[in-house]
Amino acid sequence: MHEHDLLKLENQLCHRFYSVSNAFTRAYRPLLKSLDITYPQYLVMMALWEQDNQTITQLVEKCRIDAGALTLILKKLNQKGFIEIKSSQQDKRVKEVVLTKKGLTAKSDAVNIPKQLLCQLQNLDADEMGQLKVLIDKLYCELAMPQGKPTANDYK
Amino acid sequence: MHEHDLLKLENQLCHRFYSVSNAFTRAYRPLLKSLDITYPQYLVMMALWEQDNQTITQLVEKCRIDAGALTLILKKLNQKGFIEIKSSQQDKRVKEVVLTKKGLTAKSDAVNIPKQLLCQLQNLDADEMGQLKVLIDKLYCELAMPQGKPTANDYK
DNA sequence: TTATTTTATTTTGCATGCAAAGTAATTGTT
DNA sequence: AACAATTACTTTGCATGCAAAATAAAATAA
Repeated sequence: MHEHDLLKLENQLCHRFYSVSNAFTRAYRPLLKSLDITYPQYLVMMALWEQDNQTITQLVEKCRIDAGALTLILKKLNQKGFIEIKSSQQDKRVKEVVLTKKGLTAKSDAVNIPKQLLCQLQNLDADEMGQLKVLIDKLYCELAMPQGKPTANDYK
Repeated sequence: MHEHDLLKLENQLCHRFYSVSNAFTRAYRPLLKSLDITYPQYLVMMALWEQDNQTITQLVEKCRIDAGALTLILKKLNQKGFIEIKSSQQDKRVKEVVLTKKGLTAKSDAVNIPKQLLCQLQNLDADEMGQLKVLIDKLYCELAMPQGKPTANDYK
């Protein structure tokens, strides 16, 4: 690849991720409307449905959401009645995030969301989807952790 | 895949894109520091280096940046002296974005940026990089355009 | 134990991303 | 020509994303 081409927009892997990531957020919006949550809020809910009662640090690692942003997101989810946030007794610095009954119930509505989105993606078969995941995970590893030391929370 | 697994975070393609896209933005920040621009601003500069004198509509399509956001981004790039924004004579609604001398000169500094980032990505070989691009473009097509009608500006 | 360092979370300031409303200019229609 | 519909941008209000500073509490060191 010529030096000149290195700066072309269509050769940038980063721009592809930028485009698709934003497109995903837009695509999810109508699907999340009935639950009245945003996409990042949905990420947190998924993390909690998978494992209830997590600390903020755990959610930061799992959701890969900035800690500062997460504070606000959790405040919103709390206001909407999906979660409770209580301070740990053992360690007063730590806060534990727990699903409310409403938050737990919402899961049964949410199971349809991934299905609906998959319907929009007939273009890629399961095999290609799998390849994509593997390649992206490889990419993330190096991009997010220059030392290459994976965390317990990284996808296997 | 069981219904229960559909909601697991590690099975979400969207979350991978979310993670990597944000990781890219963070990875670019130090590389863009000397130019004193942000990642979205860098996207606009790349579009202009590739083809100078574009309208805002053209930049929206090429950069895939929201028009509202782009207004602000262009204002910043203008303040920093990289671009000029002038109204078209033929059509007074249209604005033309043009590189200044400083903006044009910046390109020669910028050519090192993609190289530096690629150095961080030794994990993926050129072949895998290529596969990734193809798969992501396929994905974007369906995600952003449900009707599947590609625009002139979509990557071939 | 007191001082130092580390950890968990929040706050702050700035820069988008996005939908929707608002403007102004142009085109299409009758 | 006069009105309606479209187009190109900007503005607005809300929700992050991010780095860096600030807080508070726990773990360590001296």
